[in-house]
Amino acid sequence: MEKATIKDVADLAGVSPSSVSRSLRGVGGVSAATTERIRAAAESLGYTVSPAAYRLATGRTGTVAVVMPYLTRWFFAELLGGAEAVVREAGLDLLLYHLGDTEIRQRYFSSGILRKRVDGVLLATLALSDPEIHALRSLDVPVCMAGTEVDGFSSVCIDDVSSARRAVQHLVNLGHERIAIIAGDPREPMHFTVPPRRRDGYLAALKAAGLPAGPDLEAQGAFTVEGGEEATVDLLARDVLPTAIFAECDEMAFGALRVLGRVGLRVPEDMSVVGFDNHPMASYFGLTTVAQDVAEQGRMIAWHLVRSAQGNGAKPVRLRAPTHLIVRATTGAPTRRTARAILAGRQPAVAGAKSDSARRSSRPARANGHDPLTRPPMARPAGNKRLATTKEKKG
Amino acid sequence: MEKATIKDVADLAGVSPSSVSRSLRGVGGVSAATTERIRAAAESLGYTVSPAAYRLATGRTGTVAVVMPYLTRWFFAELLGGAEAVVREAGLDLLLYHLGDTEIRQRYFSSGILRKRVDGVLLATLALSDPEIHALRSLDVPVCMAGTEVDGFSSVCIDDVSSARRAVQHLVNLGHERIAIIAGDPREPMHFTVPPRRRDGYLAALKAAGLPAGPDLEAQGAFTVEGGEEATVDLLARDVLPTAIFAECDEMAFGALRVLGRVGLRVPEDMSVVGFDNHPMASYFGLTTVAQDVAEQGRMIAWHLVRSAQGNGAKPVRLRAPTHLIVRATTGAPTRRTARAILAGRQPAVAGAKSDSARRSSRPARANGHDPLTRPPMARPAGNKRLATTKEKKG
DNA sequence: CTGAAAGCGCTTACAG
DNA sequence: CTGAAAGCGCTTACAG
Repeated sequence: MEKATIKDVADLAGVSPSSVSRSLRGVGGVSAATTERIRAAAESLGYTVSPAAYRLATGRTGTVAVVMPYLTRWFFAELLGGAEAVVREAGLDLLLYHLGDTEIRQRYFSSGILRKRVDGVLLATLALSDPEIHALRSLDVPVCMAGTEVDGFSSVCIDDVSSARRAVQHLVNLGHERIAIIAGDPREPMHFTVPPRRRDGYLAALKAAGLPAGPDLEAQGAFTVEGGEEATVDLLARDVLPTAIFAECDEMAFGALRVLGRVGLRVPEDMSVVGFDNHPMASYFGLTTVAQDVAEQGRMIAWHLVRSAQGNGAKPVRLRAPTHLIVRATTGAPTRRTARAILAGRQPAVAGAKSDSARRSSRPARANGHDPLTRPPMARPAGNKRLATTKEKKG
Repeated sequence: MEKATIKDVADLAGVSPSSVSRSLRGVGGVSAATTERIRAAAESLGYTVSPAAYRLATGRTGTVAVVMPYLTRWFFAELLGGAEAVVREAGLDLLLYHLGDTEIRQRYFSSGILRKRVDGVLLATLALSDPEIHALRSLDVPVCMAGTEVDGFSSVCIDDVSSARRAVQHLVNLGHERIAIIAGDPREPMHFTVPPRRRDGYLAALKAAGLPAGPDLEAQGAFTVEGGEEATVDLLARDVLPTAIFAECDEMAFGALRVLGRVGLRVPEDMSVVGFDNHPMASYFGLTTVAQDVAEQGRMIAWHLVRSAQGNGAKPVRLRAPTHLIVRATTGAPTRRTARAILAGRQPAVAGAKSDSARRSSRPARANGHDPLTRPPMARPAGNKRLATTKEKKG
C-alpha cells in the first residue's frame, strides 16, 4: 500500500481535506455523520498523518531530545528507560543523543539544530559550562535536567548531600571513628556534579560527630569497579587504616569488597563498607547502600518535560526524589582488632597487596562480605531472607 | 535570535532561495563567489535547514528508528551505544523505541507510523512473529536486525551455537563428564532467540564427546542473576550432581557463583562455571566466559543501516561478529571428590540450601571462585595479572 | 550559473 | 458544519 495522504481520505469520504484534518484532530466543528465517514475512510486507507507536513504546518515537532553522557552506565540506562516510557505514552518521539565530550556537546546545543528539531530537551547529569547553558537557553524550548540543578530549568534530583550524610551517620552510629571515603575523581572529564555533593554529605556527618576527616581518609575511585579497587588498595597502604569505607557509588563499593576479600579482611568484621545507589548487583553482594529509584526520576522529569513541551504550565520546577538507606550485610560495629593488626599478622605487608606476590600468598581469599553469618547486632540486613531471590522491596 | 529561513539567507546574500539550497547542499552548479557569499550569510544568520521542510520536500526523513526490547540490560545498552555513535556520525537522527510486549510492538510496526517517520529501522534481538515480519516488510524501508536473522533483512549475529559449543568443549577438555546447563526460560515473553541456540551448542559439544545430556542436567535461569541462583539451587538438589555448569549468560553465572559460595562449594575445585558474554563484571568474578563485542556489533549493523537508508547498495547482508573464549579462574579439572560427597560432608542436606537455615550454618561462605590461588594446570586465567585493574585485552 | 514556479502534505484562519 | 485558500520552509525539475 502506498502512503495515503489527507487528500486520499478526503476524496474517499467525499469531503474536503480541511474537514478530514479537523475531524481527525478532534478539534470539533464536524458533524457526527461526517466524522464517522472520515474515520472509516482513514482506517480503510491505513492513513497516518505525515509528521513532516504536520510539523511544517504547525511549527511543533512532537519530539523531545534526551541527551546523555553515557548510555551503558546503570544510572543513565535506568533514567532513559523511565523517560522513554513517559515520552512514548504521551505520543511524542524521542530523539536520543549521546553527547560525550564538552566540545561536541556545545556544538550541538549552539548549532540551533535542536531548536528546529525538538519541542523540549532532557539532559542527564552534566555539569554545564556557562556557554553551554547560554546555548541551551537560546534554544528557546523547555529544558529539563536530571541530577543537576540550573537556574531557569526544571530538574529532578535526589538530595545527595543528606543521603550521603545519612549513610555515613549509619557508620558513625555503629561506632566507627575512622571512616574513609572513596570519592569520584574531581577531574572527571564529564564534570559530574554528583561526587562533590556526596562528599559534602560525608564531611558533614564526620564533622557533626567530631570525627577526623582529611586527605588521609580519601581516595579517588572514578565511579567504576576498577577505580574502587585501586582506591581501596590505596587506602590500605595508608599509615593509619580506617575501620569503614563509604563509597560514593556502588560500583566502587564492589571494587572495595573485592580487594578486601583478596587481602583477607572480613566484611564487616574487619571493615565495613557502604555504597550508594542500590545498583542491581548491590543485593547480590549484601551491600549496605543508599537506594534511589532512577527510573522513577526519569518518569518524573519526562512527565514534566512533556507538559512543558506541549506548552502547559511551563514554570520551572525542582523535583526531589526520595532515597532510603538499605542496611544489608556489609556494615557492622568495628571490632577491637584493627585492620592494621589483622593485615600485619596475615600479610607480608599491606603494600604487598599491590604486587603479584600477594596473590600467591597461601591464604585463600575470603568471602566478599556478602552473607556473613556472624553479624553484629546493629546491622539489620533488609532483604536477603531467601537464598534463591534477593529482590528488595521498596520503601 | 529568531529562526532564520532560507529566504532570509537568500535576501542577505542577494540571491534566490534556489541558489542557497543548491550551494548549501553542495550539489554544484553554483559559482564559487556566490557560494561564499551564501555561506557567509548563512553563518551570520545562524541558519539551519528546517528538518520538517526538508523532509516534506524530499520525502526523506534523515532518521532511523532503533527498537529495543530492553534499555537497561547490558547487551542492549551496549548495542544502542554502538549504533548511536554511527548514526550520529552519519548525521542522521536516532528515534528510540522501547517496545516491550508483542502487542505494542505489532501495533507500532503495522500502524505505518514508522513508515512516514524513518528511513530505516534497527531491531534488537527479538524473535518476530509472522505478522510482525509482514508488517515490517510493508514498512517499505530497510530493516536491520541485531541478534536475529530473518530472510530479506540484514543482520549481525555472533555464532551462538559454535561459541557455546566451544565453551562447553573447554569443560570437556578439562575432563568434565557431567556438565549442566543453566538455560534461558523458553517461555520468555520476549521470545528471545538466543537461548535455544546456545543450548544447541551445549548439546552439540556433549554429543560429540559422547557425554550424557538431558533434563537432569538442565535448569531454567531467565537470563538474570536471580534466575541463575534459583537454577543453581535447583541443580544442587538433583540426584546426581554435575561437576561443571555452563550458564547461557554471565548474569546467570554470577548467580551460580553466589549459590556455590554459600553452600560451601569451591570454584573451580568442586565445581567449574562457564558464562557467556563477557559482561563487564565477568572479570571481577574471574569468570571464564565467551567474549563478544556488542558495541562493535551495534556499529557494524548501524553502519549498514545508514548505507541502506541512504539508498546505497541495499542488498541484505548477514554479518558475523567474532567471539572468543576467555579462560579465567572459574574453570578447572574436576577433582576426584564429587560435589555430592563434599556437600554431604559439610551441609545438613543440599535441599537445605533452599531454606533459611542454611544461612545460619556455622560455616562461613567461601570465596566466589575469583582469584583461586590454587589452580589446576589446565585453567589458564587470562588477565587478572594485577590486583588493581582487571581489564582484559582483546583477542 | 541562476531564478521562478510548482509541489511536498498538512493546518488554520477566513468565509460562507 | 463545511470548503477554498494561504502558508509552513524547503527542493527540484524547468527555463533561461
